[in-house]
Amino acid sequence: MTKPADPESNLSTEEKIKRAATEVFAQKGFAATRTRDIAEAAGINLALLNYYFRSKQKLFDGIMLEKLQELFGRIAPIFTDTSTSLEKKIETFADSYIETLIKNPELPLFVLSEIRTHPESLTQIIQIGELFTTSSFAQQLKARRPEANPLHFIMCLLGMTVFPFIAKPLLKSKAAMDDASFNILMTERKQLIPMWMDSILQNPVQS
Amino acid sequence: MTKPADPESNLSTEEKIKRAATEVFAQKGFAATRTRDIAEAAGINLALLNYYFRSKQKLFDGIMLEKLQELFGRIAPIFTDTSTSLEKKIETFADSYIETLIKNPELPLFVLSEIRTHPESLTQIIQIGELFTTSSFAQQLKARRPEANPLHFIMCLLGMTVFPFIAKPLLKSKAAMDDASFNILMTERKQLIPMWMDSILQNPVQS
DNA sequence: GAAAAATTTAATCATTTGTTTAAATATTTT
DNA sequence: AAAATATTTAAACAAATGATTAAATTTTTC
Repeated sequence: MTKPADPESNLSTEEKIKRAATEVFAQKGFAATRTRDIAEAAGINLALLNYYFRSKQKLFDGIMLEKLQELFGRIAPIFTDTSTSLEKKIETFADSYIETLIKNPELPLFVLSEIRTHPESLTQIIQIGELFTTSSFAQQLKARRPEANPLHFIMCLLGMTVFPFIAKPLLKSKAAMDDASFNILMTERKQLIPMWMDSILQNPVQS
Repeated sequence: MTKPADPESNLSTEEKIKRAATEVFAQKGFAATRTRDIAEAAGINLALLNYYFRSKQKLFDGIMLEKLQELFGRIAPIFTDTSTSLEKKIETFADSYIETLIKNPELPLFVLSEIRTHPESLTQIIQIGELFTTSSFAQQLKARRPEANPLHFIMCLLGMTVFPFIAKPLLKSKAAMDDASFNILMTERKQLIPMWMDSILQNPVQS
């Protein structure tokens, strides 16, 4: 006779709070989340939140830092690697990033929403702008297509990869799309996006 | 002797509140916006907000409806027009949509953020899923590339067009990008995106 | 120009919400 | 097992916040 085994109940109180907070923050955002929502979702007494994390803001800051790492930490090593080709970088990025986003589909919208509200404090932490202009990836793009700003192609790659996860709620209206078929589509894109990027990068402007 | 002429001061109180609210809501989101923020930004007494709009929620609902119209109302006529070619639709969309977004860069992130928090009520209003599966545009994509889900190409088009505006805050970190050069880049994309979409749609899978 | 209606203001209310407190309970140390 | 420490709980606090009220002022109507 195995127990129903709620996997959450074994966790430490601190971990229960953090996981519940991560979920509620991601769904509602910082401002719309009440500490009581978190306490209820975690199944703990309200005061324990402050006992373990001091304040709602400090709890959020820790979680946001982890999320920034999940969302941007993966890009930097790929884009700055000087030993890989342009094509290989695109391939690795699409594969690894879509895998991350399938496991964490609410990540981009959550992070970008909060950046909108705290532009200074958060954009300073991540310093992602550098990657877009001076990384090995940017240099390779510039070498391949000297006439265009490399940012154009980076935006194509990121847009094709990330945008579907941001727009996911739109697709789920009506019976248009369920989670399973969405994930199948996204998995297909792991191979499709590198091919599309090749097409975009190879075809010079025909004017 | 001409007056300093604050253009806002001539507006009706109702209009002043609505414009201030639109700005503050777009920047901070519904939950993080206090009615006092709006009153201050509008330069009016707090009670006037409720006098003209009954509640913060009703004020927000009206504004959100307008924003949904701005963001999605433009897509439908283009995608459903049976008299235009696939290429023409893409061209028209990129041109018209980028124009809209340059004038209203915070629109996509604002709308998508709020949809995340109210998935049911808002996705029902817009019914955008239909456009992606049954519109003339979707049919033309299916005819051109029968082996792939048309959604793939729609996500490419939307991703390449909309994503830069969602990721704009990331670019503005450090001195990487200012508003003027961002807008120049986006204007370039009006022509580039149709070319890129052609490349993507013409090149069949080479396996 | 007086009466009526609409608008604006200052003050206040009731609730929500993040946080704290002090007591109770559980765990660890000696 | 007693003492010390850590954790948990219920209750309460203080500030913030959406909304209302009643009086004052302005505008419109007759």
